[in-house]
Amino acid sequence: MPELPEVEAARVLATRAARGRRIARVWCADDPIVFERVPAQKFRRALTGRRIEDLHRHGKHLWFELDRRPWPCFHFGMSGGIHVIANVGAPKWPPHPQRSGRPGKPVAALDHPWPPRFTKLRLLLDDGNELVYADARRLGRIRLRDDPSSEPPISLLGFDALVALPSTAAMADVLGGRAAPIKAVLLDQSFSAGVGNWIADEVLYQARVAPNRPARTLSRDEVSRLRAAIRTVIGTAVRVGADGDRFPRTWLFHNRWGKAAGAITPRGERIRFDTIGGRTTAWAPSVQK
DNA sequence: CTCAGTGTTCAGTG
DNA sequence: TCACTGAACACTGA
Repeated sequence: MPELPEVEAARVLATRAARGRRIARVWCADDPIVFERVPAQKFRRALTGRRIEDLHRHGKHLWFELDRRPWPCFHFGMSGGIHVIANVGAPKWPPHPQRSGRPGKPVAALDHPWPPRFTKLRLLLDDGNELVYADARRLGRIRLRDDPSSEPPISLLGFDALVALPSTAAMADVLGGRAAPIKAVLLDQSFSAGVGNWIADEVLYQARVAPNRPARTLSRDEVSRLRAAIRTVIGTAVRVGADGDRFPRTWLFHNRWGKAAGAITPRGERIRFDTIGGRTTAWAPSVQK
């Protein structure tokens, strides 16, 4: 479930479980898509025996800082995620699959119940706990990088929407050069890293800006509202993920799914659904201009 | 059975 | 060259 808030939750979870621990053993699926044709053996060699010093995130990208390079970098795609499995004691791992089978075939016969399918990477830590990465749709990627933040794809990202919001002036400057709909620009990770489809809609709803407006037509005041809405929406969503808070009842969020004809916001505004920037976009024309 | 989906990349177009 | 659009990727669930 990966927009910035989910990736941040995964970072916190994995940090608690793994920081300072050593990787005792590594299991890799033989999946040339998720690993971008890098052989499983290379991943195993890079990670086995390493100490996990820290975990970092920029936008929707997450990576491990190890005591030796290269470091593993994760992007969750649409369906990827990291899970922590409590110590089950001397796990018997399945053999590494051979290239002959269908690469996307679910991994069977793991000796713990979750996640039983679509596991791509398992890291057994020196305390017996295990970190698991699984991804059903295989749109996620796991890469090795010597210096992740200075190499693509992470080096190509724009500001991190949680920790590095630019000033209104700087944001207005960039938006002034973009003819695309503001919704498409928000989804562009080289502009705002971490903003995904529902967050972009929520931001535009709260900023009262129509998603199809060419970015360069936004007034200074609208850019200012947009900036504030990014901070509010991302900040709140991260807290919801961390503390189990609820999303505010007034958010568009609650009614964007279901997509039934006649959908309305919690404030009673009619919701319209359009395709903008190639994605389904929910918005309320009566309040977004 | 069909289709949309919390994402990204790349080919094609203007 | 820049910028944008749409298809493709692979699977789940409504």
